Amino acid sequence: MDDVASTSVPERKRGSGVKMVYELLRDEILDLVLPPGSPIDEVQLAERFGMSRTPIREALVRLAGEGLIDTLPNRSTMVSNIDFLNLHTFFDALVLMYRVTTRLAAQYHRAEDLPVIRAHQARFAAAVEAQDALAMIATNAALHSAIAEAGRNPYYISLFNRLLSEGRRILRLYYQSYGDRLPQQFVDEHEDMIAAIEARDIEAADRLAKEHAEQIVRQIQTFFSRNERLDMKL
Amino acid sequence: MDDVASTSVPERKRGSGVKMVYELLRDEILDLVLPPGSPIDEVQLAERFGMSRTPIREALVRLAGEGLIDTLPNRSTMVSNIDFLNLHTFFDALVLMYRVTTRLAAQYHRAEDLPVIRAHQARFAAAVEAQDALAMIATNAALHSAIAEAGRNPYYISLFNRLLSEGRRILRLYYQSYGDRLPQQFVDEHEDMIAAIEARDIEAADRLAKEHAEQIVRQIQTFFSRNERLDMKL
DNA sequence: CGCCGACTTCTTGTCGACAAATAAAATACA
DNA sequence: TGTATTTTATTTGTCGACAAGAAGTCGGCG
Repeated sequence: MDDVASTSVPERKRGSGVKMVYELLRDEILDLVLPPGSPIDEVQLAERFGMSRTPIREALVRLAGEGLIDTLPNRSTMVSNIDFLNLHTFFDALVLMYRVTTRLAAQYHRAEDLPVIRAHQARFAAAVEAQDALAMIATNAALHSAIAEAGRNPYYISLFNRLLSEGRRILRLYYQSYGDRLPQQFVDEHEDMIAAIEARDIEAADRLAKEHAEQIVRQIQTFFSRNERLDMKL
Repeated sequence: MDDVASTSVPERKRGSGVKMVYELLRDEILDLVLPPGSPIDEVQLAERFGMSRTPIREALVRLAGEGLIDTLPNRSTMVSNIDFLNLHTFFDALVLMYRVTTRLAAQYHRAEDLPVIRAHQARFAAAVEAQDALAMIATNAALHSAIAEAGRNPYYISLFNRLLSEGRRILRLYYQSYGDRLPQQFVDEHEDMIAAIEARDIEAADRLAKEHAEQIVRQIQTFFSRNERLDMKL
C-alpha cells in the first residue's frame, strides 16, 4: 500500500543513525523476523531508513563483528545461519558462562544491583504469565545479562551477552515449534538463584545456575534430536 | 630506498585495504608501538596508507568492536587504556580460558592439529632462545590460540583470542620493565601441556594449563603490585 | 542439442566533498 | 585583569557518485 518508511524523515541527530539501525536489525535478527539466510541489501536499508549507505555499512560491520551476519566479499551479505551441527559447543559455553557469571554476581554484587535484577525478574514472570514467548525470551536474556553485570567481569559479560543473543534465536525456534508453552518452573528457579546471590552464597549460586542451565539445555537438545531431520539449511 | 608509504601506491586489490590497515594497527597497538592513549587520526592514516577515509573507518570500527580503541562521539578516537584497577577480572578470565581451551584440545584435537601446535612451540622456543621479548610474546599468544583452535569451540576461541591480545600489551609492559629476561621454564611447561593433549589426558591437560596460567599470573601480579604507583593513566 | 564466451546487471568497495559538532583561540566587556 | 562570548579550526559523520567483481543472461558455435 504505502511505503512503510519513505516519507518520515524525522531529522535524526548526527551520530544516532548507526545505533538505531544496529539495534533494530539486531532485534529483527534475534527475533527471527529476519530468519537465517535472509539477504541484507544495503541500498534497500538505506531507502528504508532514509539515510545514506555509509551509516548502514557501519552498522553491518558491527553486526558482522558479533557473528550475526556473514559477508561474502564483493558479493552478498546475509543473516548468519545457526550451526545445528555444532550446537554442543554453544551449550557447553552457555552452561559455563551461566555458572561463572552467577557465581561472580554472588561474590561481587552491590546493593544497587539487586533492584535492577528483581525488576528484570518481574518482567520475566509477567511474560510467562501472559504466555508471551518473544517477551519471555528477551526478558530472560536481559535478566541473566543483568546478573552478569553484577559480577563485574567485562570479559565474561561480553561473551555471555553474545551467547544469550544466539540463544534468543534458538529459544525462539524451540518455543515456536513447542506451541509456546511456557513453564512456571523457570520463574521459581530464577527466584532461587537471586536469593543465593543476595545471600552471597557462592557455591549455591554456582550449583543453581548449573542445574538451571543444564535443564534448559537438556530440554532443547531433546527437542532438536527428536527433530533430527531439521538439518535443513533454514 | 623509496619513501615508506608516500609515493608507493601499489595497486591494492579491492577488498584488501581494510584488512591490511586493521591488522597493522592491531599489531602496533598490541606491541605498544601505539601506547594507550595515542590519538588516532583518520586523515593521517588515510594519507599514510594512500587510501580514502572510508576503509580506514571500517578498520577502526572493527578495532573498537574488540575494545582496542575508544571512540568519543564527534570528537577524538584513541588507543584504549589498560584498566590496571580491574586486572583481576582479566586474570580470572584468562586462567579459566587457559584451562577450558587446553582441556577441549585434549578432548577434540585431530591428528593434523599437532604439527601446527608444535610449529608454534618451536617458534616460541626459538624466541626464548634468542631472548626476543616481542617475538616471544607474540608466538606465545599464537601457540595458545592454536591449542584453542584444536578445541573447536568458536565461542571460547573468540574470547580467548581477545584475552591473549590484551595479554600481549600487559606482557610487553611486564617484560619491558623486567629487562626482557625470558625464562626457559615456559618452554618446558608448554611441552608438558602438548604431551598431555596428544595423550588425550583431559585431567592432566586441565591441571597443567591451570598451573601454567596461575604461575604467569602470579608473576605479573607480583610485579604490578610491587610497582603499585604505576596507577598512572599511561 | 548442448557447451562456451561476451555482455548485462546488480551489489559492494572506494572516493572526494560537504556539513555538523566540539574544542581552542580570539575578542569584547566589566 | 579576569570572564563571558564570538570566531575559528579541526575532526568526525554523512552524502552522492563512480568503479570493480561476480552471478546471471543471451547469443554463437561445435
